[in-house]
Amino acid sequence: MEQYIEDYNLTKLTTPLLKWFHAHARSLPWRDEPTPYHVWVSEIMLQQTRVEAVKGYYDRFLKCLPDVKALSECPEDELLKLWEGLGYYNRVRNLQAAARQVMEDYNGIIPSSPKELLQLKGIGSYTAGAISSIAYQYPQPAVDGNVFRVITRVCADDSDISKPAFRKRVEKALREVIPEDAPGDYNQALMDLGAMVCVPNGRPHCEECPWELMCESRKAGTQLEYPNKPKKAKRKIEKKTVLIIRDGDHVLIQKRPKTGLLAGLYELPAMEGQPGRREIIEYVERLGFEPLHIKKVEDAKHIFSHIEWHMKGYVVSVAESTHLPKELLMVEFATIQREYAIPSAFSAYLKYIKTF
DNA sequence: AACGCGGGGTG
DNA sequence: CACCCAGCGTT
Repeated sequence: MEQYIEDYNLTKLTTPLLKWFHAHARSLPWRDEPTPYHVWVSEIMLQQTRVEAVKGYYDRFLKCLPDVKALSECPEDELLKLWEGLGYYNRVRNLQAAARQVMEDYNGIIPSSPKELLQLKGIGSYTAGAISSIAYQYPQPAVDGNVFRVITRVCADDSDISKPAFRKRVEKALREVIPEDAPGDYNQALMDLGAMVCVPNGRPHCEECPWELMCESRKAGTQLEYPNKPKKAKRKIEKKTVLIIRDGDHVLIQKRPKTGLLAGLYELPAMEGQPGRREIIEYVERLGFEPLHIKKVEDAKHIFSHIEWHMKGYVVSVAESTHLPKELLMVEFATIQREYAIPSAFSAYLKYIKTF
């Protein structure tokens, strides 16, 4: 049995893979017209994000920001609104920072070599490989989670895929066999095979796989043991109390800090822990409001990858205030919906803005 | 090398 | 519930 990628002859995989790809390639919006800008935007959206989730954002983003110049000039709040709900919001700030870099250093033309692409914010080894190979036919591997899964299974390589050294070994092995005349197809074929046949979550569909008879883990019946990835730490639980502070049809929102979780998005104000009504009222008064009425609403939970928010919720009706602190905004629901990016974590409570 | 960073689909 | 997803930047 093969054990390491270096012991496996990857050359024999290429022809069956490309033949399979030409018959079964997914039809995806960003494959219609794979310009460097289109590939770039799609690859950033696809980082740690499912294809199905990206489909709802890609066309709208390009329609609003059709080229590098438009992206480089877009106000941050509009940028975040276009990304609202997609997660990992630093991706879109880095994308814009990189667009400005491209305008300044490359006269608006996205560079083609992995080395230059790697200098741009938000572009790491995977994305550099994807852009250079798919948009520019540069013979560079693009190793993502799909490729790790497909390759470790076919070779029965039980190396820890979370180690950067293993990524480098996979890239080196693939660089030696990637077809010069179809590097983009080769990389996309590996990803499609991982997405459609050699799937995560559950058993792979080996009977449909072009590599069925060459796959070491298939021969051993050990497909589910790959890829070898250490388990993640348990999530931390944070208790908080979310306040829907409303006056008529306006509600209080505030901008989150520039760094950290959900940086730069807007949120409903919240208190640490689970204060009683007395403390909540005092808190609202300290914000500069006159509370008229307080009503408890349902609990909510939101799960991030590393944190869980366990939330209590209160609707606090307040008197119309003439002046409020600078960092606080009293906004109509329709305006929030149109202009302010609010993370999904608050979705359980946003409905009280509209219907109450 | 370890950790922070979203949100949702799936078994 | 746990796991994972077209990863990257920071420390």
